[in-house]
Amino acid sequence: MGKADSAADARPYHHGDLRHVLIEAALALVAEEQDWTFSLREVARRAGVSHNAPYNHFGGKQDLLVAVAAAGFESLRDRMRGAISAIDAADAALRACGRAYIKFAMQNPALYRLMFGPALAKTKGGRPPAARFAGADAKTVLAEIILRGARSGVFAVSPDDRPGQEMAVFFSWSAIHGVTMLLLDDFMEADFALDDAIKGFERTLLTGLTPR
Amino acid sequence: MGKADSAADARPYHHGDLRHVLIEAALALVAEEQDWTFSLREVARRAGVSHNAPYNHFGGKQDLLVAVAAAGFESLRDRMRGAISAIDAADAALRACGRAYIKFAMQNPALYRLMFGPALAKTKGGRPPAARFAGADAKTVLAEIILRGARSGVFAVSPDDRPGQEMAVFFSWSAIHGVTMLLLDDFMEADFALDDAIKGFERTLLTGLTPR
DNA sequence: ACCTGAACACCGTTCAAGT
DNA sequence: ACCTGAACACCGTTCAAGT
Repeated sequence: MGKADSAADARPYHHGDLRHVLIEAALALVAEEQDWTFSLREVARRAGVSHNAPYNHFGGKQDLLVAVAAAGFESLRDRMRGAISAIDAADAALRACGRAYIKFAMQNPALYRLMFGPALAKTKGGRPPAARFAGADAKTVLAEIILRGARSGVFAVSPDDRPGQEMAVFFSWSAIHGVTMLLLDDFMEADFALDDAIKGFERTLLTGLTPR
Repeated sequence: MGKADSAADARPYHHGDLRHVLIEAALALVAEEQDWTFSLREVARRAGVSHNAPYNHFGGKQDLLVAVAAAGFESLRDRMRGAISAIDAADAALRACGRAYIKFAMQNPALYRLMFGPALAKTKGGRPPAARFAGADAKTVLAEIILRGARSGVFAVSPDDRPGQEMAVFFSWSAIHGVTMLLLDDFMEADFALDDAIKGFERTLLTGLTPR
């Protein structure tokens, strides 16, 4: 971290990693303005490059936003993983994971909206946008928890029942995403505390999974 | 429907109902282009007015999009109501309502994304956007079903337990919205049929509500 | 391979008029 | 009260150069 002018330090006029810098700048703008109506030129300005430089790394503004959403999903996935890393019991892990998920969304509302908004929509060309792959990656964390619960007998689904697990993953994510969205949008009475919501959600979430 | 030139037919040069026409034009554009990146000028063009006319009815493009989202919520509410109008049993009504909800979203994916996207975000000024009121209105349909089920003893919540009902409404909507979003975004295996998803969702949805 | 500057068509929004 | 046309600053994207 000194001021040694090693080979690695010398930025060769067009610095190595603009793509990454642009995504970071866009992430910051989403957080600051709480929407994604900023211009591509503004992103370039923040990154300290000409307004055409982004076109060397992205097809256009939409493409950059998809990359931002993908970065969001990766960050979300890391939070989920971090939340469960020290937890053994599958039901406790699912609860912790859900809590981390909701927390992430509440801390980055606009980013979360972008992630599930236009960034996931099918591209006109046909092939699915990158954000969807990153989203599927986040989904994998849930799948692992479900599988663990199936193996340990904590959840009412067999370790061999792949479709049943897929179902469980699907409905777990549905419940978490649904609660998150409604919390984000303030669609509840004022006396409806966040903590109650999470507790109730956990009950709903586990009801269909735990054996009676 | 004749060609009589009655007083009602004569459009007085600046026709009566531009606000409504603009919303319809924008709705059509959302459906056609499956996003809301079209320009406000394009909407005006479709409506056959100058590109400034919209400013007599909306604060700007964002404001128009909020009105479009509000119209979407009203339409959704009508579909939900239509689906349950001839059904007595509360659990059957909840199922039918959920099915109509999902169907609406699948038929208008971009509109649904817009409704839960930036249109609901808190306005910078502070007061909540119109779309949120329309959304709360749609929520009322669910509240009525829950109350009916509570009264008839079909759901495991007391007719006097207002917070409990609010909870039930919240989690019903969460489940429906979550499933809808993930279906919309193709976040499931290819062999995961829509019908199975709906059946499973109904089970999840009712599990927490029906007495054991 | 990556970046720049000039250029083009288009957009959101404002304002002074029109009816 | 509602609509129009001109005007302004700004944007997305393209293209011919630069290094």
